[in-house]
Amino acid sequence: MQHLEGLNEAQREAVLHTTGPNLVIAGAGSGKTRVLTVRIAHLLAQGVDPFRILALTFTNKAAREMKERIAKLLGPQGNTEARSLWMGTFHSVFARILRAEGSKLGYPSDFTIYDTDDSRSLLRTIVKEWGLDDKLYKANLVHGRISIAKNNLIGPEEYLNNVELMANDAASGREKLGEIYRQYAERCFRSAAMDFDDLLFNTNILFRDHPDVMLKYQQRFQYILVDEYQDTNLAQYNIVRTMAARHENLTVVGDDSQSIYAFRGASIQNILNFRNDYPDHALFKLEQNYRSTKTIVGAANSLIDKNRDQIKKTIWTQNQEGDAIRVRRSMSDNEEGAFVAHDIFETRMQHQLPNSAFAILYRTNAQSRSMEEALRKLNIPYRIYGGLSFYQRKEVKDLLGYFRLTCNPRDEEAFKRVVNYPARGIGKTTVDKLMVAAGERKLPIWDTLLQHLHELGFHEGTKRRLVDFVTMVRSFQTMLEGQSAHQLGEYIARTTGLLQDLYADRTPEGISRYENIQELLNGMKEFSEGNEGTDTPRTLPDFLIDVALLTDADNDDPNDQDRVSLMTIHSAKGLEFPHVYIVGLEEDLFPNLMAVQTRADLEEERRLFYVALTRAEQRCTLTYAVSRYRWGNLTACEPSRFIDEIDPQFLDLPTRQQPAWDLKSDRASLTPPWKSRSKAFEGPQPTARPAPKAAPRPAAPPTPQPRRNLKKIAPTGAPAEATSTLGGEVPQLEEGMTVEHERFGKGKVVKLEGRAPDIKATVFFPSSGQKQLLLRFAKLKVVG
DNA sequence: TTAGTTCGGGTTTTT
DNA sequence: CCCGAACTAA
Repeated sequence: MQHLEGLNEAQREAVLHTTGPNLVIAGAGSGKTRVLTVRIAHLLAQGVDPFRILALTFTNKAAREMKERIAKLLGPQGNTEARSLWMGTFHSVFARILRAEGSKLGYPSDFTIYDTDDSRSLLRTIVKEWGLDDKLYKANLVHGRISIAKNNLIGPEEYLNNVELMANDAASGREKLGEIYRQYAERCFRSAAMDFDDLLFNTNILFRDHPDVMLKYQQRFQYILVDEYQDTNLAQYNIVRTMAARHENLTVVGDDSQSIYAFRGASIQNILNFRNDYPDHALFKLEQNYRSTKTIVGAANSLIDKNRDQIKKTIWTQNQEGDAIRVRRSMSDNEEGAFVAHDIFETRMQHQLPNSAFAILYRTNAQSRSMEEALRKLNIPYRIYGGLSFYQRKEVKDLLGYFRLTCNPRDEEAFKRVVNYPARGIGKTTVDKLMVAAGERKLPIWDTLLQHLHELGFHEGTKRRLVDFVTMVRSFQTMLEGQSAHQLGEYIARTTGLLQDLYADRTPEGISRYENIQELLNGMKEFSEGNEGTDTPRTLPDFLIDVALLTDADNDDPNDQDRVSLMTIHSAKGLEFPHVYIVGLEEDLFPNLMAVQTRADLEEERRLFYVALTRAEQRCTLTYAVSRYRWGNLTACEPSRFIDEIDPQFLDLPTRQQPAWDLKSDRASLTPPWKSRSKAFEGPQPTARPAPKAAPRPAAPPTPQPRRNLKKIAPTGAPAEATSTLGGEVPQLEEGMTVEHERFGKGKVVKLEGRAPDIKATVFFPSSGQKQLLLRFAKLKVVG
């Protein structure tokens, strides 16, 4: 068995013990991924059908990489085998199952997946419709409550019947939360939409209410593997338990010290209780670290030792001692960025390292800005993971909105987003009326429109515009079959006028938005052709399934890898880098202010810091700033308590007399002499984000051109609708007349200009000063 | 209906 | 400070 070579004793045992329930406690850097991949390859080599193996990973990227590694281990025909594996995140795997089985729960197979924005927007709508206080029922908070409920398998009815929850809500003055939850669930269902949490929640419902379906998957998945088991929540735990009940060949891998997702309902108890759940389990402990230096491992051990809730284990390494962990102080967040950027620059030169050898990790996304600026100044290419992802950008979501509406016309969030973009005269009033009518009939807006348009008392013009919109979307629907995702996508972008609308905006931001849409379409082209082995290209619904659960990290361009990585510590989980900078080590930031209330919270923050430290292979640097900009103003900061919690023998602390970084002197000396300051901004700028390929743009700032509004330039007399009805009512005015305005009261006409129907009057009102009024709109009465 | 301006709130972490 | 929502004028 050649792929077993190079595994240590514990790893080899964990690979070879193929049957029964297995718990693998895998310390940071202990070769966990290796064990998982070799284990799966080993199963396949033994002749297990890849269709009968289910592997649940934490990110799509992890799944993809594991598949590649497995394929390599297997040799020539490995590719096909690896591709047939069921491997992905909980969300993507069960979304797939719900596509196939959702009809049993009343969902079409093309159901939409609502992202967090969609969920919040729907909640805001409900709160507003019910006339509730939106300060009390903040979308964020309400969504959080609903999310926790779903992750704990509490549906709306259970919520309303739960005395404790209801009392809790009442105590905080939010007694309507349960009702909102119920309404939210109804509205999602009516829109044929599931939110992220529904993907897990509804899978549980599916298995609970349809034993035949449950049995099918129980029998199908002979081997189940779960990575990052310490970060599963109850909904996930229950699915795993159910699915594994038949064969009980369940292997879970995790590390309690790296549990960092309690805030989204993950329970460390799942891994701690595995022993009770499966009394005849086998236990494997991977304690040898292959990743980091003795210094880093020692420092991390000394830190995590401060936590009370943990499984005792001894992580050790045979690697060399390595450099001490540097702690560096800066005067401000910008200076901190400058230090890190210059330090990367120097280290890179000294050791001839690629940019990809460096990572900057922070607690919150907002911290990326000062780092970005500093890196840009030194022309160091970087890549930000997380934050506002490509798919969350407005223009991208707009186009995706059309795609969603085409595939699932009941999707109300998509409808509201695109019905009047680009502007087509269907405004808020019309949409509000539609929503009320739909609510009364308990129908999706789309169905209301199809069945009851003529009963709703709209003007002819409005009706016509609505019919035009519906006709357009329906024409897209007829093209769903037979057209590839890319073909239809491009057609939609053009036909709706979205592409032209963006193209017309020649401001730098406008150009970038246009490029993003092009990038999205390019991505779709690749996607459409990606259906290897068959002639049929993949379609728009296929694309939407993928897109909803993609994250930034899944977007790596393999030809563009040599960049410094910037990300939150949460997104760094599972990754490793030779040189790691952990920035912003300040009280209230890390540990975060929101997470110092209870011991459990603080311990999670400490585990987070543990995760950060153990990402480093060679050298780790900790930085903090004495002051930092927080929404606009400078605030003073104290060094994080976490620095003191590391055994000082592993640290290289700043000397008190001399600040580690003197901005004025060092900045000049460290700027590479062969690059004059003025040229530093030229050449291809590093792309901040992956997707939009920042095509090298001319260095000169593009002259902002005045935005042209074509309607206003249109020849006179063209738009007849408004003028013909209002034209007769425009009073005949002359300069010097006294007029009355419904808001401003009486005033005197100073000046008249333009010709009908666009006469503009300048009127002086004693109460509110001089105003310019278009007679077409302003209702003026002649007084004298 | 819509464009432009003011106002208020947001930064914890993510599928 | 920067964004979207709400408000206001046209």
